[in-house]
Amino acid sequence: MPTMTAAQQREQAKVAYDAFLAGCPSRQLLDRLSDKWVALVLAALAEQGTMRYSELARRLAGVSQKMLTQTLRTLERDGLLIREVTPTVPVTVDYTLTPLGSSLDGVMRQVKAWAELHMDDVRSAREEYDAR
Amino acid sequence: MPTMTAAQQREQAKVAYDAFLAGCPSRQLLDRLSDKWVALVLAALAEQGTMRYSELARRLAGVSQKMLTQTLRTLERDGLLIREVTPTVPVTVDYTLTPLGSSLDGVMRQVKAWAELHMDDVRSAREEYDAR
DNA sequence: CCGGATCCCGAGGGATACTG
DNA sequence: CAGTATCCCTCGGGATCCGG
Repeated sequence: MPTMTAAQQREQAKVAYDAFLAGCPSRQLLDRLSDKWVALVLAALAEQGTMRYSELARRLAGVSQKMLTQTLRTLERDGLLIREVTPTVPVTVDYTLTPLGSSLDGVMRQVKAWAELHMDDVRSAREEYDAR
Repeated sequence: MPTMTAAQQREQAKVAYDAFLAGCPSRQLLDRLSDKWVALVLAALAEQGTMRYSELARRLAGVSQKMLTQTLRTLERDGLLIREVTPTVPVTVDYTLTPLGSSLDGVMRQVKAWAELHMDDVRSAREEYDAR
């Protein structure tokens, strides 16, 4: 005998992933998206369409090789971008967003835009707080 | 003699903050927003209106006291929430979003929602990647 | 008991050198 | 050019203790 009504089961399916729960995969995914470099990599690729490794390194001022490579690998694994190696000499590696990556960029770009837009508000809030 | 035309100066002012630049304050702000717990604190407070410290601790499964306190302090300093202490016994501490905090929640909530919505896509991308 | 400060270890991540 | 490998050290963050 079922312990849930059909309506309850539907509701259950709808909230199958809940980032508030520690064990939920979406919590881990949210953590990954909260990485320092993810928003910037996505924004850069969305801007340019396709970029080479060295172009990305130049655009993301201050990123280390290790972090850039690590971020790109993770994003590739998660299906957010495509990594394409062309065996020229020297070798060429191009990165391009997938549709899934573009959709994520749509939301991450807003976070980046928010930071740039409201920087002055935050700045004055800090001054007020520190002066207390 | 000026090194920029008036048009160039106007353009400069328009993009006063650019998160791609390492030294730019908005880069640091973006880094702060990319913190593990920020999105969840904002989402919880937006949901409930006002929450006590212990309520937040319960809602954000898995957060340590230290990280929760640290996150709340930073968000308060940045003008995103209000911390109100009521000298009952034992003491009560309430947290509420400011309008600025609510506006940030609007975008961060979408990131959280994206993670929950596309979890299955990411999951299957990972399986495919790992099988290669 | 609630909210927060302190201690301390291990992973995260930068700098450098090396390779296909 | 686009990485990998190594060293090394900071600091994120969990465990623990403290004030009221």
